[in-house]
Amino acid sequence: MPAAPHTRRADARRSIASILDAAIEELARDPDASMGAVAGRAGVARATLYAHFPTREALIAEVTDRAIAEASETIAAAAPEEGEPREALARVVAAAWRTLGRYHALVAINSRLSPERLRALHEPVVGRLRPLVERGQKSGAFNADVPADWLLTVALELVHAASREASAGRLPEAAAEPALLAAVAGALSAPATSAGAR
Amino acid sequence: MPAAPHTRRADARRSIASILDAAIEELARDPDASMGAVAGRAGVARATLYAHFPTREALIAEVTDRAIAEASETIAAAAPEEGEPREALARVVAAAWRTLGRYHALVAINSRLSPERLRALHEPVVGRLRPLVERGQKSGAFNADVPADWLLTVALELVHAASREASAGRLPEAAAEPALLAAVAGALSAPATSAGAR
DNA sequence: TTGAAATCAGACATAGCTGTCTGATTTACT
DNA sequence: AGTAAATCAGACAGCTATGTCTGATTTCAA
Repeated sequence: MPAAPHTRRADARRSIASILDAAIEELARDPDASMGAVAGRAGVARATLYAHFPTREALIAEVTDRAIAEASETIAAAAPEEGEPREALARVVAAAWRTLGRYHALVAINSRLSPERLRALHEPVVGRLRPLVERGQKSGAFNADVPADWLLTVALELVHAASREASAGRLPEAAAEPALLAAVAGALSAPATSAGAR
Repeated sequence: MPAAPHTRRADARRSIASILDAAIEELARDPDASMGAVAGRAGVARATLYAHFPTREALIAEVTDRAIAEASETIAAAAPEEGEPREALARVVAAAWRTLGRYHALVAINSRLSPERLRALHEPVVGRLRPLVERGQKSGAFNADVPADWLLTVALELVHAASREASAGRLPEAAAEPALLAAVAGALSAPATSAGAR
């Protein structure tokens, strides 16, 4: 055991960065893309890829972890704990949705994972939003008749959907954000209809 | 050309039915399940599977087509053109959701397809709902500030999300339907906030 | 400048899946 | 009861991807 120097040389760090970028792009095109394809796009030999990521699973795990971490930081930076719930939600979703766009391919990849692992993966993101949702449910701003986790899932899923639609060109970039915000706000809001009907 | 007798023997029809059922179950467990795995679960030799479905793609296409057709029929049977838009939407989504329950597996499989192909696949379903959505937008019941297709995407995505949550055990079956209906109703509804703010 | 780290190109074994084909056997229809 | 359809078990070739290893070569860092 050489006690782990933990200091990579400059070219190694460059390779790793290229590989991670390439993995995101290539896996976005085809969730089943091979290691060779990723290496090719990264402009790196396949052997080099294996030198840094011992297995395909390890590579995907690393990519996923980075995406989740980035999303989590973006959300935290939007201060979900401040202000009126509806307004805070709009702020947070608006901040997160563009950042998440690059990574929506990972959703397809991770759909192969066990539900438990998937849940654990999303926890850093969901965890930051749960207090906001629960706060909104207590204040009457959000629907308190359903589990908080369901509302979180809905918000997450709508962000993914907007990202897909926008990147597919079916929803103009300019129109996407307001459309998303309206959908999220409505989907989470307390059911006004039942109050009026009764 | 033997002019296609089109009359399978009883055991053949039985095999086909077993295979389709097994495909749904097995692909639910692992979207990349092999033909051998499907045949095994169906209690059928792999050769028999290939006798009926010449290729893996053909099998998946057949399974998917049946699910879509069933959902489409269910929706049509719920008469989306009748009644007040909000109420019609609730009726239709509730009907579609129950049918989709059996096929939550396919949601995971098809999440890997290209957005274009996915859209084309869903067209039979979306086509039946579009008139309802547009009707609701004109009557002021639904959000007219966004494209009708966006609202359709939102509705579809929420049904899929509910299906995933339910099959993952995070959303109890009994709670799923009301939660889904509330989310869809809210997401499509005209933004009450903006009307009051303006 | 010099040695260690990192890269490359490519060979290699392993494994799995697909799709085809066989020949023997069972099952359904008339 | 007899014929054709359908089944089975299993072998087969072809392909592709993974992960390992080599030995030569380049690149960084002190």
